[in-house]
Amino acid sequence: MREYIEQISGKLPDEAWILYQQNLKAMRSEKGQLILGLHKPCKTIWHMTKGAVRKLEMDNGIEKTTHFYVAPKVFTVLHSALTGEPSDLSIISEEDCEFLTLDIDQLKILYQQSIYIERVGRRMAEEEFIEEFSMRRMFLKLDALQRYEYLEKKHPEILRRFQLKDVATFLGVTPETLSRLRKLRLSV
Amino acid sequence: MREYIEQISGKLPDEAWILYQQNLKAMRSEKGQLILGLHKPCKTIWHMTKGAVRKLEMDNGIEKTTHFYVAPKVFTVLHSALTGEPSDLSIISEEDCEFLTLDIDQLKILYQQSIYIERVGRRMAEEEFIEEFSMRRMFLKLDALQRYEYLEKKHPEILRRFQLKDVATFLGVTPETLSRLRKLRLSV
DNA sequence: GAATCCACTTGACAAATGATAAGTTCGAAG
DNA sequence: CTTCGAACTTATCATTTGTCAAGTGGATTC
Repeated sequence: MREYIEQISGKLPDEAWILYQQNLKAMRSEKGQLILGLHKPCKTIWHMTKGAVRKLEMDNGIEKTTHFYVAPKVFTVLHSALTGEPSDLSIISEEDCEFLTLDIDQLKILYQQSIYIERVGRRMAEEEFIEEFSMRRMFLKLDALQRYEYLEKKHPEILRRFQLKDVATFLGVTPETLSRLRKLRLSV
Repeated sequence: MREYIEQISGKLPDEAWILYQQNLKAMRSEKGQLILGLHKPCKTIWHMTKGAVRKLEMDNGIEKTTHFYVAPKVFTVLHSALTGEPSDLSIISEEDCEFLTLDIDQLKILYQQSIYIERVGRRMAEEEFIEEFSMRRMFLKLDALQRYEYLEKKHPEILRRFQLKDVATFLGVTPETLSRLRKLRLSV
């Protein structure tokens, strides 16, 4: 996990890493298990060392997938974690997973104790922002088929590890439409 | 500008603000002027104190608006600023504007000198991430009419200060479609 | 191994959006 | 004042995508 974080933030002094690591707790989840339930405030940063999870929202009774995460990956529900408000997103294990968890309030203390940890937070937020923007650009520039092909090319592991119905809502189309697009692509 | 930044980052010690402020340079632009040209590396953080700008990308010869910014606002092209690569986005003045500019390389030095400035960077990145995600969710949940109504409700100033053709591409539809949606909405 | 469930696919039709072309309005330039 | 150009609108038709309904296949359970 240190290696993964340093890849984003740059090299950390041992002291900073030790301080950070002291506050991590091990946790597991089984496939199908809810990591964060709807309407619960998100108080945790998950450092996923094994497995895969999916973030989703409900829209008139229909699940819409907003994110796929595959280990190693650090994630949270930021707008809930920062404000303490109930999360409008849920997180579910799509495989058996292993995590190191970090409490949000603890992280805020760590930010005050180490400029290096503050930097980790900045660099992660920057990278997440860039990724979010890149996904929004998909919707501005590409039609449904092109979005699927883009996903297939850039994140082929998502197609291997998650269900197509969830890939469909992630791409902003119905599962029926995705099915038709895939057929169309094969015949060309 | 200090007040605007502190609203995001929390209160700054005077020393941190003075350090930051010393590196800002005043700049103006006229309506229609290009602030950042396509394919130029983005080396600047703009602190817009007056005016309004638009960020856009080209897609097969068609302009697609990705962001509207209205003063007071701090913005850059982050993926270019971080890597030094040419920007695939341009920025244009939609009104006469006034800025305080900050050089990216200088900012990186400031990050090392003050945990408070590092914190400003983190908090801004976090807020931008949340805003980006909120915009992507529009595309996952709402059809074109609902996206327009959402924009009208949440950011009415955008409809007042920018052109409808640019609002259209920002919403992911053609100007003709936006025109039809607006008519439809009036008749209801 | 039979029954069941759920993901995935397919088909037919409806609705939303795009593409093209033409008309209108308004402000800027001469 | 007149002309011009660009933004915006409107109309028509083509294409894409959604909706609803039914069918297929594979995995799980009893």
